[in-house]
Amino acid sequence: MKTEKRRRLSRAGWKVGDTQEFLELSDAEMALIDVRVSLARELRRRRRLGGISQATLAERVGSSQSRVAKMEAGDPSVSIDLLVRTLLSIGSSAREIGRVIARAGGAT
Amino acid sequence: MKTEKRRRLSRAGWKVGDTQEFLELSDAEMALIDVRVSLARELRRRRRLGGISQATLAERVGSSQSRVAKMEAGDPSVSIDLLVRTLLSIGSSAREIGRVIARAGGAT
DNA sequence: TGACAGTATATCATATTCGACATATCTTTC
DNA sequence: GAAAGATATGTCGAATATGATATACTGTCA
Repeated sequence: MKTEKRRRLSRAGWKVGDTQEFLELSDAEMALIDVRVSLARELRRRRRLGGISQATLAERVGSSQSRVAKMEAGDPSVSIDLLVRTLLSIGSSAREIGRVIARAGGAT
Repeated sequence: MKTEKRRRLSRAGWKVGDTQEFLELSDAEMALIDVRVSLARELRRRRRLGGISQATLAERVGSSQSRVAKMEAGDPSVSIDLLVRTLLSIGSSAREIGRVIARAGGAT
């Protein structure tokens, strides 16, 4: 349930033996991560569908390969803004993006 | 249609006699604004539903009255991130937020 | 009218995010 | 298993977003 998921999420990126038992994440913070991750997945899906590399996509949207990699990884340094902007600029519609977000945190 | 909407949008904030005829906005840029605006509207709607002031909301989510005002105004200095974060922290679900975004640019 | 609560706008120091670059780690394909 | 192409990770200066503060505007009520 909630707690279990929280644990899984926070474990990623934390070495055993750390001072904190696990990251304290509010429901809102978790939901935000879910949103970011679902957009990240959608971006990767879209890119692969087009059969292009991260570098090509980066060039196409005016960014760099490393940033695209981070976008698709749902890296914390990537804002939802950037994800949405990127998706829109490769042809996704607000409608599609909305649907993706609406499903965030849902089925794997 | 598209061009007309573009004209309306860009006119806001431009004085007559400017060098540019009108701001050049790509479809993606327009869609991004639509998303921002729809989230802004949703925030205001939610806040009013709760019958609280911008100041109270600000305090509740750890921000300032002025920033809340800008959020609700869809000010360019406000990121989609902040809007989503704020909505989530006042109890909106990803599902609801997704729906709002999916409808962006739709009916007035 | 004037006081008052709410909202808008401007500005600023700080914090976060960005593209870029370098470099490391996969993945194929031969 | 070397070479090549793709993807991941770390860092940095510049750009942008943020909360805070000050102040102006807008009702509304007495």
